[in-house]
Amino acid sequence: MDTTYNPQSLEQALYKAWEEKGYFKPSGDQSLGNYCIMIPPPNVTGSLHMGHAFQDTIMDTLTRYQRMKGKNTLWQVGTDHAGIATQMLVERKLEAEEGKTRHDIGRDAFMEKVWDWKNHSGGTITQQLRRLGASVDWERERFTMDEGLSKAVQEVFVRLYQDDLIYRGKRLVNWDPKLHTAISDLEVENKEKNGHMWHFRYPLADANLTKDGKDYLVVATTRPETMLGDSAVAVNPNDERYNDLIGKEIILPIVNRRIVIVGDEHADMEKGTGCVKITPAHDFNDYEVGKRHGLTMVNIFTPNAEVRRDAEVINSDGTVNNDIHISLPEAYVGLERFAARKAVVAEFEALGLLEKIDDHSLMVPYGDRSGVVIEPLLTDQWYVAVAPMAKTAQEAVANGDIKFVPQQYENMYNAWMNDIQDWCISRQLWWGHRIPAWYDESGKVYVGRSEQEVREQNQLPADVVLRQDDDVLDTWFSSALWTFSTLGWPEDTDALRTFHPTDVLVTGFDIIFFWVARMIMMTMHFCKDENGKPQVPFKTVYVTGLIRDEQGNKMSKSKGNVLDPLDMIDGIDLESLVAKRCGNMMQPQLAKKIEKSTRKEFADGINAHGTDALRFTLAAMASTGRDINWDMSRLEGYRNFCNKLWNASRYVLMNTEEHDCGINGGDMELSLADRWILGQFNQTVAQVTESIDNYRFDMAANALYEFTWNQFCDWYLELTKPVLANGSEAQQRATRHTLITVLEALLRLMHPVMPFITESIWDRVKPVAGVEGDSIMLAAYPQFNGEQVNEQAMAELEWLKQVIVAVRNVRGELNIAPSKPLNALVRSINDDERARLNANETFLFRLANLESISELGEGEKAPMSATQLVGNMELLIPMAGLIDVEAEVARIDKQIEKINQDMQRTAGKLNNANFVAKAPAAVIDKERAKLEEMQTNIAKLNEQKAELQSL
RNA sequence: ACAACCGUAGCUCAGUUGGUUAGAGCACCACCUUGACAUGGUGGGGGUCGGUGGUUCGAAUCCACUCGGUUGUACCA
Repeated sequence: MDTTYNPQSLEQALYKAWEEKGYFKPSGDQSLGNYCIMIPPPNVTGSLHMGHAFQDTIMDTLTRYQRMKGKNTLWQVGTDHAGIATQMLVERKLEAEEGKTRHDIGRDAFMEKVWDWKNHSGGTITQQLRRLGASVDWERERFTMDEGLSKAVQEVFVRLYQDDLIYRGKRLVNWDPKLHTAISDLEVENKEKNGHMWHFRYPLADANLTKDGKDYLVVATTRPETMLGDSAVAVNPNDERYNDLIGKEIILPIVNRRIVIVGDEHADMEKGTGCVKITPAHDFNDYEVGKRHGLTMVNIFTPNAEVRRDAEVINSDGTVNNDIHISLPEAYVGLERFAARKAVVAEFEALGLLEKIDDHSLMVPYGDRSGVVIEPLLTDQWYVAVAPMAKTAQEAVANGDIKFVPQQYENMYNAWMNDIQDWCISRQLWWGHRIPAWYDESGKVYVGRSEQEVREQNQLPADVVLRQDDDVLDTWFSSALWTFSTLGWPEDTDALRTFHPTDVLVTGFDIIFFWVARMIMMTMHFCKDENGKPQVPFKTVYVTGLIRDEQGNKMSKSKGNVLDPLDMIDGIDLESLVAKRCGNMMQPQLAKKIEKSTRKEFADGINAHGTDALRFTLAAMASTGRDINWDMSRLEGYRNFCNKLWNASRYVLMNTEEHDCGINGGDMELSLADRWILGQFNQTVAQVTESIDNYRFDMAANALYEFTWNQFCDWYLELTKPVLANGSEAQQRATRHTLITVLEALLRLMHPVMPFITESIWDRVKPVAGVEGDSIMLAAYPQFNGEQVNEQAMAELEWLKQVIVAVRNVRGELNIAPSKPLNALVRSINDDERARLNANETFLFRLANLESISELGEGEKAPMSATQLVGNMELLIPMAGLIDVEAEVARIDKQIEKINQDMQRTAGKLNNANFVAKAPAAVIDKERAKLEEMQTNIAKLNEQKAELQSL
């Protein structure tokens, strides 16, 4: 083995071998149960970011853990088609390379381009997943647009339509005027902007006056241009100022249309003038008001968000109204929103109807991909009526069939489910699942699995022309079917019966609504067990936090603070990192700043740390329910940890390979250290197992780290040295046996978190330990063995450690070279302690570098010494000739001071009558014993001080 | 505005049902190239647990209030 751990030289070859040998596939042995995790499908043409690395590490750890525990284990892999993101990217590429839009080349040619792109860059993220060590079953890899999943999508759509759970209608949606599609709330980013509040006078019709004698009402708006589409003005029915005007009319300026004054609670008497203009076609609140009052909706914008020539008039039930004709003033036709705004304000001013303009800060919705302001627009869309499905889905969480970890996310889930809105599933894109609906020439819609089926079921002769809906389905629609569609639904497959419901979903809280909740609803609607009970998609939802940068900022390309997990695995030099962060930016003007901060933060680039170190870091930081501020120094530390494990293994192998380790018998005499480390190891097994079972990967990682470094390496390996150097044959054999078997089991214990280094070392270790097996991946996970936990041995060795530390402490504080052997004296020692000292002299001599330990008789005067207490025992290091009396007195004073402080606290407790009366006896006894010990210790130290000063 | 979460060492974070002297990693100081490892070893310094009040014999832990941060939802005529 190399003297330093070099992850690059081993990881990729190991992964390749695992994959080739089919170790990631389910074993097929169901005797110990099945276990399945579905990967949240990443964008097929995307690349891996820290969030993926984090979640994938957790999923792989769980998968490897369960596989080693003997379950028939499947980690199902796949990707989604990321409709908008992918289509936009290909459109940009087309524009850059050929100067054409998708409309220039047409739907079929464009789709070909998208598939080309998918085939070209579709392998990136799956290759990156391999670099992380993900033990997914590649043979079952799925893609939301593959044949089977497309079939599932179509089947679900048709069945939901037949169940009256899908309908088509004209509704107000978040419209992206640049991308020309509806987008979900998730894709809308609300930003705080400084704007204005315009106050307009709306003249009352028919010579009506307000109570205070005005012939107009004043409405305020942040979007003046929408007044072209106003349908009403609302006042609160309880508002004495205006309620007599309810039912009266207003002459809408500029367009000179009569609109009605309605009474509605939406109008807040306290706010503004109390009068609100109502534009149901361009505002979500107004839309609701409009529905309540049966107002017509006046859509004034084209899909580009430019003013139409003729407004589209729609009844409050969503049907088109052909009776009313509203044309918009010529001057406004074709103006985009913000130009129209200026013009409207100018005209109000000219008309003398502009009351005032106030500065006003407001939240403005932006499309997160297009960057343009979202326009609420009335468009024909397909919807899923989710309410009936939501009930079942909520029950599943309420009755514990589905558990959230951490539990608090159940609140978030319930909050959303309680106020659930119908789901707009159509998108005006080309890349995605085309909606299986056809229209005849009259516009009548038919839904079916194919045009042929539609014709057959509706007895439509061949001469009836049918046209398929142009729109595609929201990507989340196919994602919602992920757990069962990937397993072969709608066929009744073995995979479905074996792995569904799946065990755990690992995902981020940000998509609980958009994905998790919808998955639960869809799955429970379509998947039932034998007795008809709806199946949940997964039993547990493990919700991860976000990975942020060191300052706690979200990682984003525009901030230039994105860390690529592969750069942390392989390392990257500064220039490449700068180029990567500043290249291909949406906002090139930010590049300078990003370059500067990158050069400052990563002056030497990023070192290579290897996959295992990255995974261990992610696991160690995965405490539940909170975001993670990424800490590069933690990564460094855990890379060092890998190196530590590597070198400890070298030591073990050096002392066991080619030696008799007692694997095939032979006398063995276990040392105290051997018995102690076996106990320590088993306690660690218990901790790690419990932690993983409770999704506390941070605690599991800590337990592994603590055991490996602070116990196994720092103490146990050192304690084996005197045995291996001077022990009897039986003692050496026992120690070698312990060394190799503990290391072997430790590797298995660590493997789910750090797959590569453990496999690599295990390969060398297993023959020495007499273990069979092709791969550590397939070896059994260690189990807690209580018989190996010897409490007495453990207590004795802990005491021994204290003695050793005491001597080292004297050396450190009195500046005595570690290389200088010392003689130790002890006194006030009991029989147990005496026996322990005698039995473990070799350990003490070696680890504390002592030449001798002798006992000072009762009343015997000690030579000039440094003193340290170990429990009741006084440890004296004679310092003739070397000692600096003053320094040693100061040391003793420091110890006395320390004890004194604690003693006062304890004495205070015991002097408190309430404490003595009410606290449990055990606690009181403990405090008493403590006080007593501290008192005698202080006495001893004082005595020693006096002795020292008298010499 | 409401809700959830968070506030513990210089930094990043543990601390499960209240009970010895509140822990880890990194950083820091001193010493040590000892034959597994300088990506190391040994020893050490460093926190009145955001604040106030309460419950309790006892509070980082439970309760109330309060300040600060993050996220979500709502509002924003």
